[in-house]
Amino acid sequence: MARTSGSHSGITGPKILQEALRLFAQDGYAAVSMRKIAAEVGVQAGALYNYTPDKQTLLFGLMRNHMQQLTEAWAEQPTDGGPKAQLERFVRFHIRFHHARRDEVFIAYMELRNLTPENFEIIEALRRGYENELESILKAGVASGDFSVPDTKIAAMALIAMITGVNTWFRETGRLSLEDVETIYWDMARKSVTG
Amino acid sequence: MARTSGSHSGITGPKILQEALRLFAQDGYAAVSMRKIAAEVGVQAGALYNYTPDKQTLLFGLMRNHMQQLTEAWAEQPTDGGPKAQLERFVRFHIRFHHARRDEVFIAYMELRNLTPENFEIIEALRRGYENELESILKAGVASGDFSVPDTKIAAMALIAMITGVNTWFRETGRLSLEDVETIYWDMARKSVTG
DNA sequence: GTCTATAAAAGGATAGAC
DNA sequence: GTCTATCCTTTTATAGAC
Repeated sequence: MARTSGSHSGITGPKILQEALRLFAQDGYAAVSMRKIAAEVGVQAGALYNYTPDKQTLLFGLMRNHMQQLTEAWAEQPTDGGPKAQLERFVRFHIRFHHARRDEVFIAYMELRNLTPENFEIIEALRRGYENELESILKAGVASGDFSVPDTKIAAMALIAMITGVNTWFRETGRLSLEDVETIYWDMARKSVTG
Repeated sequence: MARTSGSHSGITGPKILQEALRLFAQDGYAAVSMRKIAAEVGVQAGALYNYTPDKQTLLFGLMRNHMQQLTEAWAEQPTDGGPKAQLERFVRFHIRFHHARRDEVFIAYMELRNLTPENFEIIEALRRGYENELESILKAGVASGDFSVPDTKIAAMALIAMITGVNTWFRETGRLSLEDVETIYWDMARKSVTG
């Protein structure tokens, strides 16, 4: 029988991150209490403070981890091929990665205003770094003549918004597979920056 | 000298809506207290309840007003021209209207989860109605041969996300005018659904 | 229509026992 | 590492005076 007090399962730390992530995504940072997180983890509220100095640090850690994993995962992608191949790779990578981390993506966008100014700057820098990866592809494509866009910065923002939007409507149970969706978005993205 | 108590300015109602809108957009619904709203309006918290039965109704009213004004403003736009002219009109209208109401747009997207289930359904129905307007244009364009898209529903979601994203980065003080931006987005949208 | 006062609940965070 | 107990603040909403 499970112990109901003084438990030392050794996985409380990860469980706190997991439940905080889920609850922040579901109800919003400001609407989630430390007591609620503790209840989902299966401990009392005071125990949370063995793992985080405060609620803000919990939020910031989740967002920083996500943005770092995003940029690292992209850095591990192949870099061969011309601008068109790279853009297709970016579109498919972005849609797959963001679909696999719906809660993290949601929080990283919705909870920016609940970060302290210092933490906000760190997250924003990571975000800009990722956006610059896409703009670099577009710039290379303009230079090579593969793409035709009047402003690579705006085109990058437009494409990022478009493909991130998949998360707002796509469901596994729908009539299309994620790969189908990737292909449709890649087709629209490609056409929007060519000819 | 202004009265500091028992004031009857006659504009408290509109001011409550105005300050609630601003604060909800700035800090988030859950993070804004009735006391804070009252302080910005210049009354005590209890006075707010002469104008709204509770905080939830205040949020819902702001979101419903926005969605209704959006759909009504689109309904007043001209309907002449072919699918391409209509799509250009939609893109430019959407960008202009959403830029003019940044706070309302932000709340209508960010605070959906803070609506009661009944209120959520009402707002979602209004949103779907607006999205269907765009999809109708795409369907007409496919039927006429002006557009080539494999799935009008997905194309509509992709285009809406793209053009709504303008609000996340555009600033009046930047190097481009809003009309410049409209033109760039219309160009990308047009190409993404043609040839 | 607004104020003051207050009820009743919930919040973040800490102290000390085990 | 976790619990219980608690401090102190803040919250939404209401009651009744003016």
